[in-house]
Amino acid sequence: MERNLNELVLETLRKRSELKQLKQLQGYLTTLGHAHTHFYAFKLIRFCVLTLSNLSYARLIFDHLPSPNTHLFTAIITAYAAHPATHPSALSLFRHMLRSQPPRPNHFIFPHVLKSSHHSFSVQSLHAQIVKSGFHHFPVVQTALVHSYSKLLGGMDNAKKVFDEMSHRNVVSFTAMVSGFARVGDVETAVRVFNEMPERDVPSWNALISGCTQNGAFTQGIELFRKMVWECNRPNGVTVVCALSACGHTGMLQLGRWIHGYVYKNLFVFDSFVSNALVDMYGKCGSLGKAREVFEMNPEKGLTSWNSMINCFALHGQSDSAIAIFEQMVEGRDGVRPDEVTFIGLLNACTHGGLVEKGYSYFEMMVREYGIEPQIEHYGCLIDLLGRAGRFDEAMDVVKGMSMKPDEVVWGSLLNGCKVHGRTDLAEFAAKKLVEINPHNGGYGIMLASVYGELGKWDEVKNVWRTLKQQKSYKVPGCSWIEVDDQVHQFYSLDKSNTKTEELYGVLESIVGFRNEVMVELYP
DNA sequence: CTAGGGTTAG
Repeated sequence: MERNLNELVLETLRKRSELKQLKQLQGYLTTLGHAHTHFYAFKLIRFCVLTLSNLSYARLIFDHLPSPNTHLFTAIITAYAAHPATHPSALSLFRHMLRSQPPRPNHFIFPHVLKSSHHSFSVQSLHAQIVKSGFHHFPVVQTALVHSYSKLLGGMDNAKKVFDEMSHRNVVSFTAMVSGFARVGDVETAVRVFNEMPERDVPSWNALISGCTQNGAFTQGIELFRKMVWECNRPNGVTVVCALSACGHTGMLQLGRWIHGYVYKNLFVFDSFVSNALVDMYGKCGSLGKAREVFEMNPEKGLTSWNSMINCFALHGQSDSAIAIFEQMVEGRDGVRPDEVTFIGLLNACTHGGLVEKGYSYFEMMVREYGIEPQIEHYGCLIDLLGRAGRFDEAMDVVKGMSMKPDEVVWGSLLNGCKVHGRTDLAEFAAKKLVEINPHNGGYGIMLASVYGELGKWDEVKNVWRTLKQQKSYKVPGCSWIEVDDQVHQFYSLDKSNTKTEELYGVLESIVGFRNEVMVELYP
């Protein structure tokens, strides 16, 4: 009888996949007096979570059990820990478990509960609980602790403490340390830990490479990617996404293309992350057509897919295409709801296309229709838009109406507009603000001095230059780069040290018919 | 039933 019932339950759960059948089975078990049998309850709960994705019904079954065991607690807590939205439930159920002992937690449960903890007090109290229950010698638990601490702000000291006390450090705990150091921007230490690792696998490489790209060390990220391939580690989707991001930021189209080929040949799942990263890479490297091609091929266009495509068009000043993509995005069969990034791209596109009214109306739409609180980035775009169009009264109204302190981009955009339209009075105001916000940026001082020059305020010009010299403030030189034959050539404004500079000036001269060094900065 | 890695933004 028992054996037959087991088979019946397993068979039903394997074949059916609806709540109705589950409830029938539940009723049948109740009539047999097995409603509270742990084995069946566990099977039903797992089925609810895994097949039906119905967490609340799983919890309902659980709540009716008079004395759930550790397994059953773990099943529900694992399910809660799988999604950030239900992390609080995982923690509160765990606290309930501690109060209602028995059952006692086992070591399997701690990684899940730790994963659900995002505050230092809960991680620390869990740590205490782990030590108290004697599970602090399990490598899995130690690793989870290292990871949890490393994700907390200022948690690296604790992470390191746990890590150093581990008797058997494995790849996973090393990787958690690498990503922890990378997260706080300490790429150097991340690299050191990585080099000390006794063995490395794909996720370890990914932790380091993503650490580089997230801290703006794109060239270093690329070098590591090359080394990884060289050492016969096969990059996966995650690696490729990071590497493509680095390609986009450095304009390495050749490598980007190579990666595209690698993806095509080696990665079975063409996931949306990879597709979006390809779109972004092609867009940033100037291959707009290729970007679009990849975008269209993506069968599951998500928010980021649309955003990336819009940004590509905005970057290239193709405002009409950017707007068309946006309209497709919101109107499509299963319309995607735009977010704040979408509108940054859209506003940018309008700015580069000179579409003032349209840009303004998109800003309004963002606030009114989508209830998105404008960020400083949006204000930056809007001021840029209005400034370029010479609509300074409105621009100043926007600045005054901002809920936050205007930043360098806001004043910089305004100053830019002023220069174009000869509004020297307002330019002085904006330049002063810039110097005030960031006195160490020599570029702002130079701009202020030039505005004073235009106004004929020669004493002020002298003052600004004196301050600049005293502070030893320097302007960061304008820089651009171009890739030729898989090699990136970098040019700084008025810098002659690049070996190709002479050649370049020659070509330039033959095109424009005269030698103009400023052109080097504009059209390398 | 366990632990590490991901794209877009002025």
